[in-house]
Amino acid sequence: MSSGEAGPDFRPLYAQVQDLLIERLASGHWRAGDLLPAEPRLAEEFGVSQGTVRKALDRLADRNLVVRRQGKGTYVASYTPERALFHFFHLVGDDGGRELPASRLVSRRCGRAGRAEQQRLGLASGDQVVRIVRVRSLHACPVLSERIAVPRDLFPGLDTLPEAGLPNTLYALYETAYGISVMHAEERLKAVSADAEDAAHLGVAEGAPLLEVDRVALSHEQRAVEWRVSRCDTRRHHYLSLLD
Amino acid sequence: MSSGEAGPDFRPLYAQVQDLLIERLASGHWRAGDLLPAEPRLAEEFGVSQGTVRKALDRLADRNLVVRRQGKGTYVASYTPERALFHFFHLVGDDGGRELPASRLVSRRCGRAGRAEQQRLGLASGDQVVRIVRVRSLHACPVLSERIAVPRDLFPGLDTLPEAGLPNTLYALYETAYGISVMHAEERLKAVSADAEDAAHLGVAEGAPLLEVDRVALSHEQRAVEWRVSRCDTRRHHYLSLLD
DNA sequence: CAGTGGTCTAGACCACTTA
DNA sequence: AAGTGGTCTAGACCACTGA
Repeated sequence: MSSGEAGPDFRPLYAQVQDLLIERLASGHWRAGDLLPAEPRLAEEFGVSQGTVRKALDRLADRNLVVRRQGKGTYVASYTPERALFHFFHLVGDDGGRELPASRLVSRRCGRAGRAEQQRLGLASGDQVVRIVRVRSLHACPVLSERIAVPRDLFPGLDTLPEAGLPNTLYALYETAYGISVMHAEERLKAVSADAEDAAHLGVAEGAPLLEVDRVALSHEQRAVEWRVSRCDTRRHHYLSLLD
Repeated sequence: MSSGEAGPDFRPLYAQVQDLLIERLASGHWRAGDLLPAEPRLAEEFGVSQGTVRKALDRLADRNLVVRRQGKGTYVASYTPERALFHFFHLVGDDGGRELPASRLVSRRCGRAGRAEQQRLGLASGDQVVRIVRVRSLHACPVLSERIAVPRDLFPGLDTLPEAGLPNTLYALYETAYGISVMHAEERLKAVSADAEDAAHLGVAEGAPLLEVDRVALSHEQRAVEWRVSRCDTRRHHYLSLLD
């Protein structure tokens, strides 16, 4: 661990420690929910002071990669309903009510990735994907029509898993069954007209305006692990975006 | 400044310092762009160590309330085109191109706040608002139809300001002319059908799907200072939302 | 009780800016 | 050269947790 040089590629010690920790998180050396070594151990291992390790861990906590608990220790962040609801699900009732929607599976097949899937998921032509279509409801009212595509390589057996094994929050399954944690996502929103299938799924008229959310989910730092296009009936709900 | 008590309403010293600093920022004691006293001065004034002041300032910097410049000092954050573009303007070309749109003023009037305006801006019945309607273009193509309402009390003279004095980025005007800094915003997105006015402004068919962005802008911490509803043609653009 | 993270302090050295 | 924020260290004490 070096801190003295003033070269153009200088990184502070705490940033180097942070990088090493992220590497271990991404490589699966530690898995979701695991307890990390205590600060003094990490400090000793990396040959830096506890304060430097602390700063690195604090920054990881700010980015939701780890969770700190006083008196207990520092844990690898894991997928929680709370996080699902407030961080990854932005559709909110116009009355302000937040709720995770129930899911009904419509279809699940695998096939060769199309051009859009290759582009969004960073796949090569010929790579296989698993496609899932489902309809999600809030208060028993269908509001979301979702088309999901994931690389088959990353999720072996996902296409043959019994339907009962598909949870409402897929990201929890990705994490527990495949060790893949969704940490970030990029959403692109557009207004579109409902096609015949949307209309059937959501009980709206063909041509009705729908909010289309095109999301690419990313694992620790970069790898695209899921592409999801959701079409939302926003007559009684809205997408909430906070600019801080 | 007290740190010893372990009562239920205990706040760390750095948080108390942070609160005091925010108070001064919000009260106009320091204005946008001002240079804050150096860390040792603040430490002396508040009777805490420099490290504690540093932590408070670092957290304010994380929240974009101040800007730190090595060798120069700590400045009150001010509105910049960069911040406008990346923080407050989320409409992006489908090709990834980002650009601040040009504005064309359609109308500007003042009047008594309606129920929705009272609710969104926290006004009492009878309070006056200034209403602005404008159309905004990217690459000379109209894509945004905006209806803006602000409390007249907060912005005296805004309704009679010469039209040339209305800048493209209104928030810069709010800050420089009225000392009101927009720090946060809450946006609610829906898909709607273009009405006759939208169609005329944007050159789309009546009934075409538009993305409606309903934004309330907030000053230092809480006060609603502007309500803005934008209707966007998203055929060649999308609203970008990053979940980190 | 021992071990954990949370807070606060003090001091050293560095890099950057301005004069 | 002096002043600023940036980094790193060391040590003290606290609050919380679980055996």
